[in-house]
Amino acid sequence: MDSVSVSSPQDGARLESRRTRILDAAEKLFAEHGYDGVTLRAIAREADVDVALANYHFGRKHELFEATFMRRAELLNRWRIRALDEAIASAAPEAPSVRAIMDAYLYPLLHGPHLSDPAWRSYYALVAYVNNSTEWGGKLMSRFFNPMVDRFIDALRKALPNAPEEALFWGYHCLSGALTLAFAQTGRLDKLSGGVCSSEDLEAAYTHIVAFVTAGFEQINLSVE
Amino acid sequence: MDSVSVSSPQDGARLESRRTRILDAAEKLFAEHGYDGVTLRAIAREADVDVALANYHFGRKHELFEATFMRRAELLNRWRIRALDEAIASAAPEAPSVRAIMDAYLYPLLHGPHLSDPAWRSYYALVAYVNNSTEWGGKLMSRFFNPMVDRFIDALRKALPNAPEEALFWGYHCLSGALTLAFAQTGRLDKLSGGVCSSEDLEAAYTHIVAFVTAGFEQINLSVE
DNA sequence: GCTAGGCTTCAACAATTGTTGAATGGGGCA
DNA sequence: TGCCCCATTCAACAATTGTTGAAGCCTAGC
Repeated sequence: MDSVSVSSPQDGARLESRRTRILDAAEKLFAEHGYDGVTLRAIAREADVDVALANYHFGRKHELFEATFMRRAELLNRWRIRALDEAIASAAPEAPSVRAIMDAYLYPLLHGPHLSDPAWRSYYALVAYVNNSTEWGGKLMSRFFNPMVDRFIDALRKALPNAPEEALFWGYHCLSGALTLAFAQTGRLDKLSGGVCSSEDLEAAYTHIVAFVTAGFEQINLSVE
Repeated sequence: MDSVSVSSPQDGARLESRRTRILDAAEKLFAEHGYDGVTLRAIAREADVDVALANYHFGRKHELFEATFMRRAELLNRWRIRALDEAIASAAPEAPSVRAIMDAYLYPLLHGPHLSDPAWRSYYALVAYVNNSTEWGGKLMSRFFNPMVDRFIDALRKALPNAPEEALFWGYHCLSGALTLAFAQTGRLDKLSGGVCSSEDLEAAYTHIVAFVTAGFEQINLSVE
C-alpha cells in the first residue's frame, strides 16, 4: 500500500497532495466526531477539495475510514516492536522488567517527532474512538494491532512467571483502557481536578500511566491464585 | 424529574409504557452505534412506536439522548455513594483502605439486580461511549458524575496521605479508562486471548480490575516524589 | 353523554446524505 | 500535434434525515 508517505509526498510533485489532504481532514474530523458524525462533504470542505474526489480515491466511506486508520498504524507497530526488541536485548539474558515493557509500549507514542504534531494527536483520538466502538471498531483494532500486542503479552508472560493467563489479558485490558481514555483527550480530567491536571499534557499522562500500570501488572505475580 | 421509574411503571396503568419503551430502545441503540449512528426512525421501529412520538415526549434528538443517559445515572450515583459511606463507617475511625474504596466504586455496578439485566449492560456501554466521546460527551459525564467522583477522590486522598494531587487524578483517570473499556464490551479481549477471557464476563472484569487498580493506586503512596 | 386534554398517528417538509456518470483539465508520450 | 490516461469537477440521483402541524383516538371528569 501507499501508507509509506505519511508525512512526505513521494513522487510527482504534488500528485498526492489532494489525496493526503483528504486523509488528513478525515483523520481530524473522524477523531472529533466519530464515523457517523462526519459527512464526506465536511471532509471535502476541510480538505478544500471536491466531494466526489474522496470517493474517487478511496471508494466507499468506510474504506476511507479504514485507510485513515491504517495509515499510521503500521508506523506505530514498527516503533513499538523495535522498542520492545531493544528492551529485550538490553536485558538479556534475563527477561526485561515489567517497567521496561511498559516503557516500550508507551514511549513510542510520545517521544517521536510527533508529540508536537497535532495530526498525531488527532490520530490517537481516532484510535481511542475505534477502540471503544462496539461494531467493526473492535475488528479493526484486532486486525491492525493484535499481532503487536501478542508480542508484548508474551514479554509480560516471561516477566511475570507466576501470573495466570487470564490475569495477563485483563491486565492488558486495563492498560489499553487507561491509554485510550488518556488519548481521547476529552478534557474531563481538567474539570475534575479543577485545573491541577490537563488532558492535553500527554507527557504527564505517560509518566503516571506507566507507574500505575506497572504496579497493576506486578501485583498479578504476587497474588496467590 | 420522572427518572424514578426506571424499571417499574408508576401510575396510570401503561401511560408511561410507550415513553419508557422509547427510552429502552434508545438506550440499546445509542449504546451500540453512538449518537449519530442512530436515527429516530430506528428507535421508533425498535420501540414499535410512531416516529413523531419520540419528538413529542422528549423534544429534540439530543434531549432524548440526555434523558436516556440521565435515567440510570442517578441510581448509580446513589448506590456508589451509599457503598462508600458504608466503607467509611465500617473502617472508622481509620480511613478505609484503597481496596475498600475501589470495591465501593465497582461493586454496585455488578452486584445489584442488574448483572443479568441486558438493559443495564446496554447502559454501561452507553456510558462507555459517552466517556470517550470528545464533544459534549465529556460535559455530560462531568455534569452527572463529577460530584460522586469527588467524594471517591477525597476518600483516596485520605487513604494515600503521601500522594501528590496530580497522581490521584491521573490514577482515577486510569481507573475510569479501564472500567470504560471493560463496559464497552467490544469483544476484543476474546479474540486477543484466544477464548481465555470473555468481554461479557463482567464478574471476571470486576475481580481483575479491582486488583489491578488497587495496586496502581497504592504505588502512588510509596513512590518518592 | 359530552367535553377537555393528553397521547398517538398521519402525511409531509426542506435539508442533507453517500454515490455516480458524464464532462473537463492537463501532462507525458508517441 | 494528437492521443491517452489520470486527476478533478460538475450536476444530479434516490434515499434518508430531524422535525412539524394538523388530524384522530381515548380516557377522566362533569
